[in-house]
Amino acid sequence: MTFTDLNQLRTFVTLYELRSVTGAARRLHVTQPTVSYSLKRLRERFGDELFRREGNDMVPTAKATQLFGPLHNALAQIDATVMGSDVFEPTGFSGELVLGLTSIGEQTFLPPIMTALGRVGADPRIQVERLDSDEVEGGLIRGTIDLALTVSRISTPRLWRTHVRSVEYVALSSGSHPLPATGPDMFEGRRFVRVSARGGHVYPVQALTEHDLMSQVVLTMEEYGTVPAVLEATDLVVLLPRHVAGVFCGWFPGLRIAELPWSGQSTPVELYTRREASLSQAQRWFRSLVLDAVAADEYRS
Amino acid sequence: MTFTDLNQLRTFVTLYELRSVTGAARRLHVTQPTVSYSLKRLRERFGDELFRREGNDMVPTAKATQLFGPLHNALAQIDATVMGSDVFEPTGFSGELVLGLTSIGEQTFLPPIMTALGRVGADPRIQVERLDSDEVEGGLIRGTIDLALTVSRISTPRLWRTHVRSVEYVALSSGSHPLPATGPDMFEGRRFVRVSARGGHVYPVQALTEHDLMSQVVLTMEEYGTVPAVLEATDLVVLLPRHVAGVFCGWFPGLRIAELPWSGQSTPVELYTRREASLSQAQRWFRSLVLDAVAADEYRS
DNA sequence: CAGAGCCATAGATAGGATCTATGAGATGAC
DNA sequence: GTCATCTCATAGATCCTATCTATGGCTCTG
Repeated sequence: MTFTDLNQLRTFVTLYELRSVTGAARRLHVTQPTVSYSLKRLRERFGDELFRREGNDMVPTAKATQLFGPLHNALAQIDATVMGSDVFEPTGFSGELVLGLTSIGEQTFLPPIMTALGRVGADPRIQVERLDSDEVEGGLIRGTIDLALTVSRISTPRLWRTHVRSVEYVALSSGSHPLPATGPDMFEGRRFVRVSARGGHVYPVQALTEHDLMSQVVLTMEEYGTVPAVLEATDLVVLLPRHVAGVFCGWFPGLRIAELPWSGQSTPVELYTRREASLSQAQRWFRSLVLDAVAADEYRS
Repeated sequence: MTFTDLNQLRTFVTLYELRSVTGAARRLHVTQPTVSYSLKRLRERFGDELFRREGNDMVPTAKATQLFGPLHNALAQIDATVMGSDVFEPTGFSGELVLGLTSIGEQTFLPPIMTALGRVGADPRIQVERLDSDEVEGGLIRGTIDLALTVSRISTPRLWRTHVRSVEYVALSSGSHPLPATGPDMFEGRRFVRVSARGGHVYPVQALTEHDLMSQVVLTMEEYGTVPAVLEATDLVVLLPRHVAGVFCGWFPGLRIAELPWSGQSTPVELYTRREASLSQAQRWFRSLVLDAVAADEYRS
């Protein structure tokens, strides 16, 4: 019985700590089936079930409990030894990092990212590049962008990608012109703002089209940035991501969110960097910090 | 910097201990280029040369020295934890194991193997199957043979193979009819025993043919088994593997070994088992024990 | 009961570990 | 100085396993 893959041992330790395959997958930045497969291999190698499902809880067996301590310690020692040989110190870091965001990503993700940077005492020069989805891959590969957050799905083996969160859509309008209760006729007689799909949010345009509301569009804009101010002063309605609506309501307390009458469509937000082998210590650290900042529960309403 | 392959860490530790790529390859039962490649990957990951070649010595750098202690300890802890969960206990083992040997392999390898078994207090029922080279692969795959030692080269990915030792050839004759000093005419007027090449030892027949000595062959035998007794009683000469000659001289002190006048040709002895994934604990242990027993220095004269 | 969350499995794929083959450099004997 | 042997490095081919996407079954909650 020899082990060759350290990741399987890391999976075991993480599973033990979180009691959840899905949770372990999230922490390890892999998919759930990857953890499920690793668990299967671990079960074979140890000849023991290791974790027994009780409802949605993966309860460790006695054997798993026996194995956890020494394996956790050995892994910690390896990581400390290997990392210690080349550890990155964020405090006081003042290099430049380029973050690629859409306009709306700037408004919603940049504040928590900058807050997190302040918390660790790092002082990097963050350059934000405005993203159009066709430029993300090239920028990351060339190195002009260090990290990108986008709803556009880029399928390429050249990049490293992880899921950050999902985006649902809602309607937003002024409280002076509230929408009626959610239902099939809630938009009757209302006029719309339509925002370009260039930022990756395809669903609102698609919904307006599918539900014959395009004829009610009276304003077309490129970005969501000035939309809240327009809504507050008019009776217009816009369809947009829920977390963006939340931010706008913070800025303009007179705005009102309404649920859409159609079955929800969600869009994933994904974080991209170059592949692991090409990343500097600073980039890896930055990626970790951004992930923690934008996946925080405070963004789930 | 994350490590995923434990074998690379094992390679590092072994390299540090042995100061030799070839030595590490032998101990780890892989080929030398494998270790060379692993060292290259380790150099990249640590950003350090780790081992500097000084002649035929791989001298560790300060960084390698710094890394060795903790990594060695962590590896030992993992192995102890993982092995401890499923350790094979040879003492008292009484199951059956099938060992495939040629006739000459029985005479030269079986004694040290049985000695090693006795040393560890194991009492397996060893069944020795006489090998003809064309039957080795089938027997191993089918499971009728657990382990085979042979000079026949089997190139198949279905089997696991490791090099045990190399065989050189010498001449053997009675001390009552000693051969003259090694030289081109040492066999003038001498008669030969020719032994079949079925056991895999092709070189002696080939040498007799190439040097026009076949006309001097007066005795042809299938196996080497009774050759020493014949030599003691006659003036015949035989060409055979050096280690076999050593064993025969132990049995018949009146025999004399002579070097051959031609540049030496060596033949590898290889050990075969099924692939790792198909081996039982007992088979794996047996393989390790056999390797230790037959590769021991006492066989290098 | 329906929807969401959770885990397991099938099939495809890519990358890295490992091998064989080869060559360059170092060492030691003659 | 030459040659044989030993040692390490690299190229190219291959295979195996970790990882992914897709799918489905089970559990929990409102």
